[in-house]
Amino acid sequence: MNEQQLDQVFLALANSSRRLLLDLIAARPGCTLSQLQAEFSISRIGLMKHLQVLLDAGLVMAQKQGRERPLYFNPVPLQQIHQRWGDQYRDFWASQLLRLKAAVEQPEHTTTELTTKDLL
Amino acid sequence: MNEQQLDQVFLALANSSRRLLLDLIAARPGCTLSQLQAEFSISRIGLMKHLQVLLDAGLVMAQKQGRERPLYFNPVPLQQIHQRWGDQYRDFWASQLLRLKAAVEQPEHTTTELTTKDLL
DNA sequence: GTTATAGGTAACCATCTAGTTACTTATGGA
DNA sequence: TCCATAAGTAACTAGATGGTTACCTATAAC
Repeated sequence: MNEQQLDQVFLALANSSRRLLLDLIAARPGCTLSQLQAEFSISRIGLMKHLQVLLDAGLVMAQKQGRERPLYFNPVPLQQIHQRWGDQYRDFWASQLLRLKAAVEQPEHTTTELTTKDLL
Repeated sequence: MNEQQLDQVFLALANSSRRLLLDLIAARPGCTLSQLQAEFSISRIGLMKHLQVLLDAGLVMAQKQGRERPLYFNPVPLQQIHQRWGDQYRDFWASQLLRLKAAVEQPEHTTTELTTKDLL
């Protein structure tokens, strides 16, 4: 997965309507946009644009059948990101307070207000 | 983590300059923006705006010390997303070809051009 | 064949993004 | 003190995003 594809996938996920849409499609494979419309408060065209973003990112697959277009969730991009991020930041996640420790142990730490809350 | 915070984190990751910046900060805890400037081809102000997005998303922590501002990677938001997404889509990832199977086995599958490549 | 319905285009709008240059502030060091 | 340097502000730009309404196309159903 190249950088531009990563951009597209993360951008697609950076909107709560699109995340909901993706969740619904994952939960109901083969559903159509009209069937999901009731779950949203935005217009059909607005929803269709969100769907297009998910399609462009490869997170949803569609095949036109007659006048309907059933939708399918594609887990592969999320899985790839999950694995890559997991590998890249495994060391950090092994001890998530490591960074806080490093920050607080700076010589001038007494002048800052960095607390555990700031990291959550 | 609420929906708006998710928006912020995903949006922050949806740009290759910001991902590079985050990786560099993670690799060099306590570094400053000026030190990282050489790695980028954009202006200092452009870079500073990207940093602000990472700060807003809680992915980077900063504490001003004198005229410098050392930067620290905060793994918590990524970890939370990693875990949540992992839980939510575990079933899909257990057999990632399940959706392709469902799509291809539709009655009208002969009229479509859905291949494994489309899912990658 | 008419009509209801699922989907798709076009055009528009306000706001946000990603970048720039120019200028200002604050601090560490000679 | 004076100067170099790290950081921050202000103002501007082109283009993307997120939304709308109005209209068009295709197909299923009666």
